[in-house]
Amino acid sequence: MNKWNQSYGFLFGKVLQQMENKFAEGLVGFQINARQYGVLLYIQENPYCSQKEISDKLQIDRTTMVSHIDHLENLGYVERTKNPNDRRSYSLLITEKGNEILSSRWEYLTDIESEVLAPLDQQEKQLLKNFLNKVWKSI
Amino acid sequence: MNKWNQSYGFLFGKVLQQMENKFAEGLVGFQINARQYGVLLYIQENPYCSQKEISDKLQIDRTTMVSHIDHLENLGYVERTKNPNDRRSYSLLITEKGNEILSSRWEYLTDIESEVLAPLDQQEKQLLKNFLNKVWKSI
DNA sequence: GTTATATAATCAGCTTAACTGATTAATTTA
DNA sequence: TAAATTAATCAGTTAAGCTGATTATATAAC
Repeated sequence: MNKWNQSYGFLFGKVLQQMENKFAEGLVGFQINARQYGVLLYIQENPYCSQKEISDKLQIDRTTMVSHIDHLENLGYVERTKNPNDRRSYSLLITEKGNEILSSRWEYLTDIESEVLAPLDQQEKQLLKNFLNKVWKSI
Repeated sequence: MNKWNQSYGFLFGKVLQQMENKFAEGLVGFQINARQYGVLLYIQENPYCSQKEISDKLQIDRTTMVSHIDHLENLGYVERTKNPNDRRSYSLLITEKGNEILSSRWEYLTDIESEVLAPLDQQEKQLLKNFLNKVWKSI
């Protein structure tokens, strides 16, 4: 047992890298990357949100968010309309096309996650998810 | 419970982001980043390794590795000598100065990891580490 | 109610890391 | 020995994060 295997950070990093690489393969053809999938998912679950809100919640830089939304809008996955209550911000909505992409790739995502986590049994996976959610809620 | 909290990938990503950001603060003044700390740790634990070996094991691009090692060498944390058995490759060794950085920052690293994982009790943290190691070994 | 401050989105410019493809030197295979 | 492979390197491209500035709008202070 060396220090590498003793650091949560390095272990998290390597497991995540596996998942991201595999997920990226499944997104080829949809012209978006894993981060943009995450943004799209956020918009689906939080309709009428602003770019600022996504930046804060997902901790993605505000200026990077501009290009993500530009890209998703150009592909027809997201609609920008001015928020009538605060015309500084946009009201973002997912389109029907965006919804289709999301559900089509959701199953793929859960498949590759199971693949990477294959060494864990069902109970261990459930525990892991609980742990991660506990930590995430505290952030 | 929404989809965000159902994806291991997104949860891993957010927890890792917290750890990396906090760890980065502690590395200011040592002129290296978290990845380079990882590389240095690998060299300490695998003396006489080559750049190729680190690239493969840590899954860091070979061309990026050149600049990481350049940087670590310039700072005097690592020594490059030609491997006498295969003069195409280098034999990398950590210096005394490199060893000092590693131990000085190791305690800091484990502290911030505990901070981020504070919502978990001791037993849960141990389980989490076991799970991660099981998965990492299978990669 | 006007002035000052704060905020959302955007743009330009910089930095870092990943990646591709090519080159050089050394090693291994045919 | 000739051909193929490999480790390290370099040049150039792409993507994401960051800083700082600008514009339009909203809120707070006086």
